Amino acid sequence: MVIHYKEKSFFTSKDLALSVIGGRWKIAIIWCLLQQSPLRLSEIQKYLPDVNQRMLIRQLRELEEDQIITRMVYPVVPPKVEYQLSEIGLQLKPVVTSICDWGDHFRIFLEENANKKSVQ
Amino acid sequence: MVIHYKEKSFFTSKDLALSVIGGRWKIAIIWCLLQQSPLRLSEIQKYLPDVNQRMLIRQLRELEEDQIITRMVYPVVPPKVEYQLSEIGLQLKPVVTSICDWGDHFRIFLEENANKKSVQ
DNA sequence: GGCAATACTGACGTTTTTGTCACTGTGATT
DNA sequence: AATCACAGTGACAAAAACGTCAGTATTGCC
Repeated sequence: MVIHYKEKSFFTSKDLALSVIGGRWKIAIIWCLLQQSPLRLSEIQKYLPDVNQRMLIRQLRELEEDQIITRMVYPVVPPKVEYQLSEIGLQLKPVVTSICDWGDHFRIFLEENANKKSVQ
Repeated sequence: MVIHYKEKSFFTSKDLALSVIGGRWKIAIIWCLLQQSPLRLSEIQKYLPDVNQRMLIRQLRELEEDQIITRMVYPVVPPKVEYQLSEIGLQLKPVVTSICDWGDHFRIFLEENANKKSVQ
């Protein structure tokens, strides 16, 4: 996840992808914005209560720089900022979906394993 | 990527998945083993020349602990060890594929962007 | 005047992850 | 007796990621 594509010219597709979506909370953020869009910062925080605000904002900034999400600022008081997935960001849906699906399989796999052990 | 599922009882599917495949080189290793299997350590190193051996071994160990890959040791000299994806590991193929596909799209997206800028 | 709401930012420290270096063991080969 | 091949391990250092705390700005409300 470390080397960002802007600092390296040659990359395989997967490395390029991972340099953009590999951050600690990025898949989670993208997942939120696939559930509901647009979302305000405070709403994303409700979806992801484990992420502290500072961290969340950093990850949002990075996603914005990479043009995965867009950030709309409304000049009102109190401030209102809305985040949503860009076109290329929306195309990450199969990635998020396949990760969730595999997670489901893996959970079942772990449970079956646990059962086998307890039977022995 | 940080909190491993063994240290936390409740997890969404994606968090569970990411706790297992979120390591720096894990997707890359799984990608290798989807291309060719089984592979010896030295062969994986040829696929991934940027990863130092120590790091590679650590990531392999973690994948093995999580039962994503299997490790076969042949008691010969010089030693021979073969790695391959387990059944649940093989099921990660859609994840790797969708990441690669999106990376391709994103690369095209970046190139188009660059062209637009140079035309302006 | 003081406080609330929202969306931040800066400085700083901690933790995690990643990388480097030197080293191990064994049998065959030169 | 030295060297090679292969697959490691241990101790440590560096870098990156992550988290915490305090503070900013604006306007309206009590």
